Amino acid sequence: MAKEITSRAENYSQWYNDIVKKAGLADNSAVRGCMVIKPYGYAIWENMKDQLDRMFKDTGHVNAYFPLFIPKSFLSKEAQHVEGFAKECAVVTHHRLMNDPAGHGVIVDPAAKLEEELIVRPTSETIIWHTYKDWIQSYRDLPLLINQWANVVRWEMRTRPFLRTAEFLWQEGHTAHATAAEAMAEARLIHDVYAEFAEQYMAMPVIKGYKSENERFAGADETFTIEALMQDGKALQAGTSHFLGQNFAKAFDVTFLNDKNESDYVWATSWGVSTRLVGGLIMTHSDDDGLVLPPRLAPIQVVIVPIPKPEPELLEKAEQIAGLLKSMGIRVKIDMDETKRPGFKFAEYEMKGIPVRLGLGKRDLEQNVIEVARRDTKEKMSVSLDRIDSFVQSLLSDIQASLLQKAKDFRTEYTTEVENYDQFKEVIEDKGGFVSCHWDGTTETELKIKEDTKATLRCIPVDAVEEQGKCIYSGKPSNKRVIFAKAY
RNA sequence: CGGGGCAUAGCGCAGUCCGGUUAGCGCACUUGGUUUGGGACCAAGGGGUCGCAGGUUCGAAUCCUGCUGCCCCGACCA
Repeated sequence: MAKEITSRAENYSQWYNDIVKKAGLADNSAVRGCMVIKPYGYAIWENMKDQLDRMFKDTGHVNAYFPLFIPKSFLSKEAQHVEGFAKECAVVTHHRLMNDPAGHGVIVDPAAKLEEELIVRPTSETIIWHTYKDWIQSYRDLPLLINQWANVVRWEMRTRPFLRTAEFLWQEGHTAHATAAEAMAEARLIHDVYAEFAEQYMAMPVIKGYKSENERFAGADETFTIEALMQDGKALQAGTSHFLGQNFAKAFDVTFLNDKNESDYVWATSWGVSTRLVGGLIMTHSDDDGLVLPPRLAPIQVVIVPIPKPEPELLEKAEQIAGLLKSMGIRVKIDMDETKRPGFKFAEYEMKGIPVRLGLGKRDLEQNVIEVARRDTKEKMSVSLDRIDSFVQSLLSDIQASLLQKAKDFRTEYTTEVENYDQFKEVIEDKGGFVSCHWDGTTETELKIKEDTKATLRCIPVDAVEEQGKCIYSGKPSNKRVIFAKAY
């Protein structure tokens, strides 16, 4: 089969594309900029989705579903918002096709033009706030804590599987609150949920921060972000949570009566993570042999390969081991395919990033042992069958922890504090990674740096320590460090 | 939207410069057999409007014109 993948050193983006394709995560589709998410890739997303959904519900949220289409007029009600998304919207103009009179298949029926064009949602704030107006009258209706799992479309010029596609899957939470403080607390709560998910489930360390005015979501007063660092030294915005103030409430006239019978506009948040997380997962852990998955999100955590081939005796043993592991909640697959040899299977499962492989060999079995191979380190161990269940269970949590630690170490190594602009440019250019430095707080400086170096202001860390310093660009005083990087 | 490349079997490619039998190779696929502790081997098969539309020619995958799609690199973005 010879499914070799390009090495990271040779061509990082080709390496990424090879993994997506050869691990069976996604295919290019017939539609430009859109991908087909294949079952294995979708299974990873489902695991992410299931966990996030639990976390949202544990924090009091419920799911609902709003329409794919948004009347064009809605989008223009919030000035910042429309400005942010106008350039990348798909628009529905007609509702019918007809046979081409010239005989070339079908054409759009010119008589079926819509009176008001519909926008395919790039995000749902507008349609949701239009709806919330009817749902909210009193402070007793608040808070409204709703999430939806949906697809959205942003007509991107350049796309990459999972990282940036024209259509993507995500969740978007939209909440309404009686006070600014409560809405802000909600935005921060979700920010915490995202960070916990990234670290504890994806084993992807993130910097929690807030965005500069320039990088803020279109229509938000504050945007919280989790920023991850990929192996090529580029930053990935992995999730955002926005405090929307009263902007959408004012745009859509959503008011409520408080307990003093006074009318006020509602305070809002919105927050989302998308299938982009799958891209982040790939680029955080994988190596030149293929995908590496953290056990908590791996669709298959353990694969059992009979050696040299499936035989009744081996299968019986495999079923027995699989039964033990499954009873502990471990996701196990037994590979009974007789047409492929063990070596082929080993390579294949390494490509697919399955955390633990059990090589159930005839000769090993005679000695009551089994070969255990871990994907992340490639280490192989011979383990007694008597304690295989507990061994595998603790190995899975070791792998999960080890992946996180390794990613943290990488981030530490590629986070550089700089004190002046020359150092800044040198690090951005040669080393990459996060650059921690002083900034004068102005959009002007931020844009100049971006223009000069292609590095963007990723975030102002929430836990930044107070420290007097000078802006690397303007020399003006600054009281905390911020994070710059080249980003996806 | 700029710059570069590519389009031939499911995938990867050769053939195109210099037109000429029946369009070929590797992988994959089907069947049979032999194998089997790190990507097995042998044999026999199936699979193609050579991206699309015109044109030149006795004859076009090959030459000419136009179109379309995709990939890579840049500017915009989760």
